[in-house]
Amino acid sequence: MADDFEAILGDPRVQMGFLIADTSRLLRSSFDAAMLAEGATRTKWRALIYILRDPGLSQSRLAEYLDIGRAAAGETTAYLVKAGLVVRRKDGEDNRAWNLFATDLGYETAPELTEVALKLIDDVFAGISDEEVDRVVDVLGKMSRALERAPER
Amino acid sequence: MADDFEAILGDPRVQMGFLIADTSRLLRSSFDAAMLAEGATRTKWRALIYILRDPGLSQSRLAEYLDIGRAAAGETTAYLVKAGLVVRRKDGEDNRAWNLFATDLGYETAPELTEVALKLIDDVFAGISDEEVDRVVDVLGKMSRALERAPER
DNA sequence: ACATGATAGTATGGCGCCATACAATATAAA
DNA sequence: TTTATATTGTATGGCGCCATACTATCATGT
Repeated sequence: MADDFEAILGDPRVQMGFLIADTSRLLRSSFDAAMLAEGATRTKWRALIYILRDPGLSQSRLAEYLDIGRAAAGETTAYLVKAGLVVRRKDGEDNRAWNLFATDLGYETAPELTEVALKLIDDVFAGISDEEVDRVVDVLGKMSRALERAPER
Repeated sequence: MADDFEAILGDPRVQMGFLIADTSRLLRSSFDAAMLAEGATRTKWRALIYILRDPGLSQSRLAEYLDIGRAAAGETTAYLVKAGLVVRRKDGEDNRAWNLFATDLGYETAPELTEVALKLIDDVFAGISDEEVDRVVDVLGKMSRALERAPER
């Protein structure tokens, strides 16, 4: 008989759920604002880094790394291509797939974006110890695994 | 000279940032999937609860509670109205504003949605102690405040 | 009394993600 | 070899949020 709505909103787990959503939104918009000058966003930076680290990877693999669907990875890739940071080349062995490579501009831009990202990270994580980071990663990891495990019901 | 991309991706703070985003997405989609049967979503449930707790509140106030902009709050309200869970009445003292009230259907539906939510929460937070929740809330709170404080640069 | 500025809400367009459905190709099984 | 199944990527439409620009109304200061 859940009619005490105050109690529900006051439940620390409920608050934590909302706080995760809020923090995620703030984090994304701050990153995007910081990277606006270079015309990028956090996701595009992240994708670019994966492509630099793992040249020639497919969009599906990129989707896995980014933890998003193939359609979304395709959109992100399309942006990077349009911005001249990445090129798609046909995979020689699998005619369905693209191989993704950074262009020279991509190689130049990535460190700049990373610098912006690291500055923001320093700001946001000021006053948060490494140990706290580890603990949060631990807890969020448990949650993510639980969420991925039980997608149904 | 940040050209060691492996190191960047391996930075625990960077990983934590991505993990927050991933967990947030998973959390939202799991909530929405669980509430699909009743045609609702997490945000709509959350909004409804605030309206039940604070009958007659304005959309701006709702936006504050939900930590979103007025436009988004207007969209959420419009959905709740269309679903017959909430009604808008003109504020007698301020002709610009609406007062939001739950309908009978809203009062009936909220506990059902809440039950679904609490079941999911029990699932997701199994194996996570109250103390861990407190610590994470603490850290995410610090991050959120830092992000809200320094919106620029 | 009136201009000036704040505030409530709406409209529009964008972003990043989702789910679903689809075409093309690859792989396994018969 | 043919057929069935799985996988890569694209297309489409939806969702929840954002920023910006706008109208209507309220509140304040002179």
